[in-house]
Amino acid sequence: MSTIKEVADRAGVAVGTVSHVITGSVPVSEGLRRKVLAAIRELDYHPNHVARSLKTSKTRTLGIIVPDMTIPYFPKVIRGAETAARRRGYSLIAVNSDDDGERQSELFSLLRSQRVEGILLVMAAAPTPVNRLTRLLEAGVHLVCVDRIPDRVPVDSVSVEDQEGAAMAVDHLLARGYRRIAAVTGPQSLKNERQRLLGYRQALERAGMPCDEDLIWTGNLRSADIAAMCAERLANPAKRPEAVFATNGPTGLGVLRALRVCSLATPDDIGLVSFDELTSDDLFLPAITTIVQPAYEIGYGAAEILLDRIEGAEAGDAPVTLRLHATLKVRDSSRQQAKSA
Amino acid sequence: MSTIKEVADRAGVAVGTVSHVITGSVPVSEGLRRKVLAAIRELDYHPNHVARSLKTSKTRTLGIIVPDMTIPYFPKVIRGAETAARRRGYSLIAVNSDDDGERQSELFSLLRSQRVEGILLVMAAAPTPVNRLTRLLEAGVHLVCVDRIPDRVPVDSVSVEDQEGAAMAVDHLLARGYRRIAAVTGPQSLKNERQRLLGYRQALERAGMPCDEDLIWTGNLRSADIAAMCAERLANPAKRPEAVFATNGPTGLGVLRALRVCSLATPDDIGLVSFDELTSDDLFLPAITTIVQPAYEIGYGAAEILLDRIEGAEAGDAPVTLRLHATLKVRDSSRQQAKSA
DNA sequence: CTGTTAGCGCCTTCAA
DNA sequence: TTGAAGGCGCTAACAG
Repeated sequence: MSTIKEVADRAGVAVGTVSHVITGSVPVSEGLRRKVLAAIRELDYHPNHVARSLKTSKTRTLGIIVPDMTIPYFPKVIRGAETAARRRGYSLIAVNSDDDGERQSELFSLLRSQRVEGILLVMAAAPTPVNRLTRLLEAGVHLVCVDRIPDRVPVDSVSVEDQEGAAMAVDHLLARGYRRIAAVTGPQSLKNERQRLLGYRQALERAGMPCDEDLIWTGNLRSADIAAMCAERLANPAKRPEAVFATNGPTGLGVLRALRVCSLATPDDIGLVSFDELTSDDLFLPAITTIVQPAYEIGYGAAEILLDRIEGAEAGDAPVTLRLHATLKVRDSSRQQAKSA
Repeated sequence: MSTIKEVADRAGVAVGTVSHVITGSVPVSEGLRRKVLAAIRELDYHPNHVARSLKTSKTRTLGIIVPDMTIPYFPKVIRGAETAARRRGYSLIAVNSDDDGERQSELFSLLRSQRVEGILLVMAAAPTPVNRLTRLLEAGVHLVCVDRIPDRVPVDSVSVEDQEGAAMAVDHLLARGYRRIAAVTGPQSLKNERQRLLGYRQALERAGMPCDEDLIWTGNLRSADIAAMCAERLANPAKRPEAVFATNGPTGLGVLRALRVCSLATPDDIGLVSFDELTSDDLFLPAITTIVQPAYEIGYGAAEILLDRIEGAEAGDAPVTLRLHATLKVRDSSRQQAKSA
């Protein structure tokens, strides 16, 4: 891999000159410019980003930590962030924490060693000690939390309006005449899960319905476990709810599987709405009503905020908080036959 | 962010000593060792990977270019590669080409500038000029092609047994009594698509069936376009095939949507098998019979081969070719009612 | 074992 | 407008 010096020699100029044409920071006469460009092409020269980073102490690289990019929501977020980063000349390194706190710490270390200039974080479900985050912030790491936002930590954050979205889902089910609505939710250590559950309660309350605590089923975000839990609870027709609201994608998938296991069909046997789309464009049959998150925009917005911080470098500002609206996509699974009132 | 020198000062030793305890390359007395470790902790020191890379000219970083990590197959590949890389102390940078040749070239430049030590490539569907690849190889870039393998370029590659998998799908449909079987395929510029189509032909031939060229529908990998094309061709009941074989995931999704549009149900109205799983665990109802690729293993294997190359550094070897078997997962969409013979 | 030092490739003053 | 030179933080000899 050729160096700037080789390019300079070949073009018959000094390395400084080559650097000038590459960065464009200093004007260079057209003649030399062309010679340099020619030399670059002939040598297939690729500026050494490593050396440049060391010199400038700017890597122009961002990191993003997600629980598992195998879950459809996250690649969309990542692509949004990637696009925003690229538009401003940054690259993005995406890594997976597997919802493991330990692993997440390692990733922080890794990214800091790589000298990424900022980190987008979707926290691991395993409770992240607050002080780990504050310590990072104090160390001057630029950080934007995405989707899962910590409590009591003054940090920039981007997510969907969780409570509003959840309430929208439940309002919809109620409007369709479903009464006993179960909420299948994730770990309550996650703020967004709490918010979504809050939305559920709010909707019930607004409708003047009591909230049956036995219909709040807390899961662990793993589809297989959710499925097992729900299959058990849905088995008994007497206690079975009329509809289910799943507060996130993996959970929705788990519920769906449980319905299959119990041979329950939506919307006739039971209604179903899930937060988060279950597959790209819903092709399930019956199609599942979902709360659709603007995942790409969330990633894009988070990266923008992060880059503004990095380039603005005002450390002291109040945290920026971006909340995007989710939309209700009504499909088959909540189309209850009009019951005779 | 503190430097090695600050650590050395705080520990009261020379920078060399600190370096020795970090890399473990040279023994250090227990006493100093502890002092150094303490200083590292107190300063929250993170070795500057950038400086190290410059010095050693080893970044311990791999790159992977995929068309679009929003397609479920790719995140699995990436995670496999990421895991293999991590086990050997490497990081992975994943980027998206959007099947755009231009963009792919930029990404090569970017990754080379970042001095990744090797690249895993899922080629863009837009035909990649062969000489671009050979030029890379000649420049000494370590490269392993994944999933989509170029013709006539002696490069390491990992993929599934495309032809075999496709034949398996069609054999299965034939065994189930389906006769007129359409193949919906991707761009024939892609070798894997050609191979899969070959498998289709092979299965028909083995069964002594003629291959009706009008039943080979070539698409562009975009679900929406595939759906439109298929909806049109499936509209006429007279010419409608008895079953459809989709040669890849996005195409399978497109076919599925077309079936919905035409109100055709599997398996009664029409049979369906798709190469590649359509969603994590198939939850469609009726569930879709698929050829399941070992995506994670493909990524893992590819990274291993790449790392062997990098660390072995034997440039001259013959290309390594790893082909993994796909498996047929029989579900509902191909369960034709036994027809009266 | 420990300390010292020369670059890795590049960018950025600074002088010419 | 061009060229020369210092140094970013680290590792790998080498010398002590």
